[in-house]
Amino acid sequence: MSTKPDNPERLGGRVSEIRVAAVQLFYEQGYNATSLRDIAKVMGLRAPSLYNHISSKQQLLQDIMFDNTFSLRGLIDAATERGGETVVQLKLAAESLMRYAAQHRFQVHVSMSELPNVDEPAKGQLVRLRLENFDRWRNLIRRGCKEGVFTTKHPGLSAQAILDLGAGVSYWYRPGGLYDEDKFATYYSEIALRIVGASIVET
Amino acid sequence: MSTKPDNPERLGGRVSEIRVAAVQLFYEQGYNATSLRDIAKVMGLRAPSLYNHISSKQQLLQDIMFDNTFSLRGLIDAATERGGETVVQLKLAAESLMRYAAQHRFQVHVSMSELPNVDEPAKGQLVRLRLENFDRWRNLIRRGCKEGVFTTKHPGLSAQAILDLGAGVSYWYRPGGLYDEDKFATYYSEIALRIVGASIVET
DNA sequence: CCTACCGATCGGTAGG
DNA sequence: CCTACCGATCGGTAGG
Repeated sequence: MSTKPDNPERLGGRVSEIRVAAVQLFYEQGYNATSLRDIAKVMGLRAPSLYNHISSKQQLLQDIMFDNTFSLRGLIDAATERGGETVVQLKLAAESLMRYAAQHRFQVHVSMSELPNVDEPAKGQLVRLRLENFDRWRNLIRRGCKEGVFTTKHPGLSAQAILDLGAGVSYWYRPGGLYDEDKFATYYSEIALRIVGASIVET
Repeated sequence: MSTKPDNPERLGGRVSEIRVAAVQLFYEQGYNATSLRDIAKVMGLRAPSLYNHISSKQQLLQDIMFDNTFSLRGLIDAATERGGETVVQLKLAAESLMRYAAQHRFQVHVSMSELPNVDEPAKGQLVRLRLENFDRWRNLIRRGCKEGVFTTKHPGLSAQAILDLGAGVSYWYRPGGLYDEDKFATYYSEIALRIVGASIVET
């Protein structure tokens, strides 16, 4: 078969639908306040029917969080692997982070706020993966500092600040709201460059 | 009597103890995942005994969130009411925000993440109060732009970014962690000045 | 401050 | 995919 249930890389249609419904409800109500009956109702089903597609509510949450964490890793990796000027790499990484946070705000928000509800050992793994992502951002900024194109004295705090902005976007962004995606993504990535003490570049 | 139960302005000792226990558990486990039995256990009591001091679990959450929202208002008001240069006002406001977010990270984090679990009409009131706080930050930045000391083209997005940083602090800060409070509060408030396009000042 | 208890709701299973 | 159901846990109350 070309698709495997519960495989994040290639989701069956039904599993994907459940995740879309779940992540929105988790975003709006929180994981614990969302019952499987709620999720089923959105899909026009009864709660027990969900178990034909998922193994548990907890696994559903974990799949969402791992997916999101690996996607965030992909963003920073994609921006650094293509080479070019370090300042351009950071600008592209920051802009793609902000756009991702806006487009996938449900997942990003849930990944931030529901970590306490993830069972071990998955919680520990997620914390480790998140730290690895943080390290990638910090290493990019450190590299710019060595090259003399960034002037910040605290690469770690700068990386943290940029990631804080991305998390913030997932909280307040609404499609059709006051700021459209192009506007704030451009401006927030400019802010990222200011944070590391780079001059603003045209890409 | 000089104290009234459930009055945020002057808490009885027992009520205060319950809130301290509750806010830490809400931070660690989430509101819905924290039972009144959990809170009571921390205090060496049984769950029904809590009702001698609080009216409901929901009211306990609302009290925590209103307290926090009014405290945040006090920070921005205190920084702007003392007058002086606008850039200094913003620096003081930002630094006090970052210190507050660190020192009261449980409350700040809970206030951000548990809003979906607040019943109406309190939820709507909190959203409105939060918007009013945001306006105070934006107005301060707009004033700096008019005076020509800030160069940002988007005062609203700049205000949002600074508040995002404060929220971020409440997520990752740990006492005794990699960055001590003086270090990151100083650096994060420098970042706030960079965000609005001000030069860094000595205070 | 306690014990005893209640109605509601939950995640999940049985069986088809 | 469904109905029927179960054990566990919850917030909160009664009564003292």
